[in-house]
Amino acid sequence: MNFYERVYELVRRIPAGKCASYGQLALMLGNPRASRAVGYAMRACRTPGVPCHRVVRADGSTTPAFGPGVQRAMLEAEGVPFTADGRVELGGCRWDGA
DNA sequence: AAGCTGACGATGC
DNA sequence: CGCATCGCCAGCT
Repeated sequence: MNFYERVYELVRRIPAGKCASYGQLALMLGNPRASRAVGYAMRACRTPGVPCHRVVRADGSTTPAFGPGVQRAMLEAEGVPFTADGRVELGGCRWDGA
C-alpha cells in the first residue's frame, strides 16, 4: 500500500514551526498502531521536501537516531518551542493535521 | 513464504 | 518518576 509514500505526503504537509508524532501520523493514515511503520518510512527518508526532522516521538523527544542534537537545531530554527528537557513542546507546536 | 528488524507507543514494575 | 517489556505494522533478507 506504499505506506511510506503516504507518510511522506503527510509529513510534507506539516507547516514550519509545527511538529507531529509518529503515532499522530499513523493515526492519520488509519493505522494508529503503525507508529513503527511510520518510523520505518522516515528512516528511508531519501525524498527531499520531506521535513522528517519535524516528526518527533509521542512525548516530544527528538529522534535519537537522527543526530546528537541536529534535529533539535532544525526545529528551533523553525521556531519550534523546546522544553528544558530538550523535548519539543507539543502543546505549542503539535500539528492539527490540517 | 517465513522470520527478523526497526526513527514507536503504551503499560508494567 | 525512570527503566524494562510487550504489542503494533510495514519493509527487507
